[in-house]
Amino acid sequence: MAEPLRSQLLDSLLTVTSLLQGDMERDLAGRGLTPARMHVLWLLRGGAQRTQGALATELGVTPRNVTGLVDGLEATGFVARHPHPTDRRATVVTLTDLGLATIAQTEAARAALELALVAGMTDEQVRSLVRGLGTVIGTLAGLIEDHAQQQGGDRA
Amino acid sequence: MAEPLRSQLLDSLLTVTSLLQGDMERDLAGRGLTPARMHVLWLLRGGAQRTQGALATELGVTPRNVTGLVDGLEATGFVARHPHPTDRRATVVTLTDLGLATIAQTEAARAALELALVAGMTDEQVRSLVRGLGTVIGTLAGLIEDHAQQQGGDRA
DNA sequence: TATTGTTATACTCTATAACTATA
DNA sequence: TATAGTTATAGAGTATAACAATA
Repeated sequence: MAEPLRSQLLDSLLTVTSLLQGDMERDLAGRGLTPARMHVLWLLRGGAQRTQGALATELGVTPRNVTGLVDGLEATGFVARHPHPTDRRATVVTLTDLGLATIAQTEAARAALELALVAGMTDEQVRSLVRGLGTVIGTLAGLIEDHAQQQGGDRA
Repeated sequence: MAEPLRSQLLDSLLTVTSLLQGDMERDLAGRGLTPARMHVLWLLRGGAQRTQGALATELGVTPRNVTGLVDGLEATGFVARHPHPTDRRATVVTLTDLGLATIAQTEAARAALELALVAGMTDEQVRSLVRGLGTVIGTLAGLIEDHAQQQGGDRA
């Protein structure tokens, strides 16, 4: 494998990562949201209800952290807290109308981005690109798995 | 363009983004570094010298922020502050031996990742993937440019 | 008068630990 | 005794504003 070609692949992947992320974060900032808070909204889309504990598990974050995220989203009007119907310890979180509308806009923006991305490519080019990315994803997942096993072995 | 194929492209890109970023951040955490601090080290690699003001410009961050990043890196031994030879207002930042060694490890890890990524692909497959990513990068850059112009128009 | 880097202040995301109310 | 969510505390990244030293 020629050296320049090899390093070009990772460079391209990192560039896409940076551009995609920057674009999405700019979009969020325009709506008064942060990535972490949008993640909460995303889990509640379609009128889903979650306890804060469930949100903590799905976000992979501590319950204390969810308190802060929901505090912020409640203060800015995106979500509402409700008492749990049977468990008086638990708090149920749902989207407000503003939250529902915001998620709808985000999904529309994502659909528009999907359209724009493939606009200059043929079906076959897109298929080839998706195939190639699938290979990359498999390789990355394997590497991460290996790292996790090594760390598990270190601890054992 | 078939709908599933279209959404599969963005899904794949987002998956790669998430995996790449997670892998690199885990790598940094293992060395007692954060992404923002590694970015500083990266700008100083190869023995480069920068004033804090130059770092602020290159990082796209406020000077106050650089004070905090350099404070942290200095306390953990990765960089050192020196007086500027001619401008007594300015502070020059350089890597310590630990900083140099850390960057060397990071570059080695990146080279290993490049090798692993292409291990299962032929040259032609890699070339095709890089071509496809190039198209995506062009499209994303165009979109971001458009957004920036719209915002400029909004302000004007 | 302009620039360099600092202190002061504030907001967000994250974590651990201790605690209250409830199960 | 265990669980849900809170307060208390802490560290990191980011920002603006005011300020001292220097150019």
